[in-house]
Amino acid sequence: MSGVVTTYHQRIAQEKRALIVAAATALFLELGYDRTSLARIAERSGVSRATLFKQFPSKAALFDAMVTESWSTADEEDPPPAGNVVDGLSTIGRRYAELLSRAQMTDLFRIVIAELPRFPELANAQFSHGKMPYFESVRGYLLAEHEAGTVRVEDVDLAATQFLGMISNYVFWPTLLVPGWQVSAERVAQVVDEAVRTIVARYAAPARSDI
Amino acid sequence: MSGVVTTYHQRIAQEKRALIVAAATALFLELGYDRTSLARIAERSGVSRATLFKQFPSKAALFDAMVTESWSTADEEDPPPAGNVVDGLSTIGRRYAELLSRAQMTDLFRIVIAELPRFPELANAQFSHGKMPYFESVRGYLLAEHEAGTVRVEDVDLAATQFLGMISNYVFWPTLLVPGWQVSAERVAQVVDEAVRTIVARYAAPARSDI
DNA sequence: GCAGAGGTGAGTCACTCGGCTCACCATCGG
DNA sequence: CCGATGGTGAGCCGAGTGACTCACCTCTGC
Repeated sequence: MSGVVTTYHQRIAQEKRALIVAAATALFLELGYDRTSLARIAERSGVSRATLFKQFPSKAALFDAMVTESWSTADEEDPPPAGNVVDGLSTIGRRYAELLSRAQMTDLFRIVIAELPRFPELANAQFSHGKMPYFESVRGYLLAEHEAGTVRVEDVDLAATQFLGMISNYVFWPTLLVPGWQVSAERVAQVVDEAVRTIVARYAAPARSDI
Repeated sequence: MSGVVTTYHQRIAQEKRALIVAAATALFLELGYDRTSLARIAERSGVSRATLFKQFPSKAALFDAMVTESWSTADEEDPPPAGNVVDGLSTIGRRYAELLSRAQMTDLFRIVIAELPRFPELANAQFSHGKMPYFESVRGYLLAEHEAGTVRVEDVDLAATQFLGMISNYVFWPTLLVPGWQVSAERVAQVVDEAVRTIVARYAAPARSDI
């Protein structure tokens, strides 16, 4: 992946490959797997069909490359900042909401969900690049604070899922179901803040065994 | 829709129609829209292709009928029981989790999400038969209790979304992403109970404006 | 200046699809 | 008994599809 020997014929090949993947991404996300033909991909990328077959052995391989490289654009985040629980959760929550709000991510989720029966291994990628990093961040925060005695969280996994669920259920589902749906940045921030308040209120509150 | 004049030739037509829809449902949910051909539907339902075209003008019409009739099986619930907030929310939450856990519903959600760009009107059906009834139930409970002074919920819509999100994020996403995923009934009940506790802890707790 | 890597355009192949039509058959109701 | 309603089987059509091949062109790098 680094700046290897460059071999100036391979350079062109990589450029062509990038063009193919870009065109395939746009077409797959717009039309879905079946309705996207290799001919259209070749046409849109300005590459001959023969080149396409030399670069990718099959349509499935091209689809897989498209998903993989799309995910890689979502992994540019640096680790969450240290600080108190409220600030930490707010930061993670806002990033999570921002990820789920991107139109490109929504379309990617849609096609991955649609094609999961045919590409079951994509579920792992969906988890590892989507929910998992945020889940682990939330989990880490809650666990640390629990051990510090600030909060009392018996089921950390459940609490983290609750937190992310309160956000995704508001931000993600409408964008996934209604094409072109937009949630204002202010509303997103408000939703995240309320989610943080709810989690804190639950697990920082004195134990109420009578409920 | 009632037991009309029966016309004993139409009876056979309706039986054939039911066979067609049943076969189409199985094939659409298993293979998706594009990979399901009308020929296979006719074959599986034991009906000739000509009959299929007489009953349904197009593949899209058949798909629409399939989705509509699949949703109708989800609307057999009676109104939620009266009682205190905790019991009410628990009942609604359990029903919601049960709905989201059904394998058939998961497959239906999957294909609806996948085909939404082509059938945008399905989003309305998704809402009105899926989340909406439960959302309204939760909303009604919280609103009534708010007006009664038991709890203090400024944004009832948000609170209802939070509650359902805590459940669906645990129950629904894994079943949607991982084929064959199962969550035990005990765990589901536990998740619902914890969601109720969290909501109650947040909105029944004394106002903490300092957070 | 030439070998070879890589891209190109055109074309072939076997196949499937949704849509449609037609002549013919089975059964019920008057 | 006979007409009408509805189902049947077969076949055709135009359009795409993924996969694959081959002769040819265009550059780079030695």
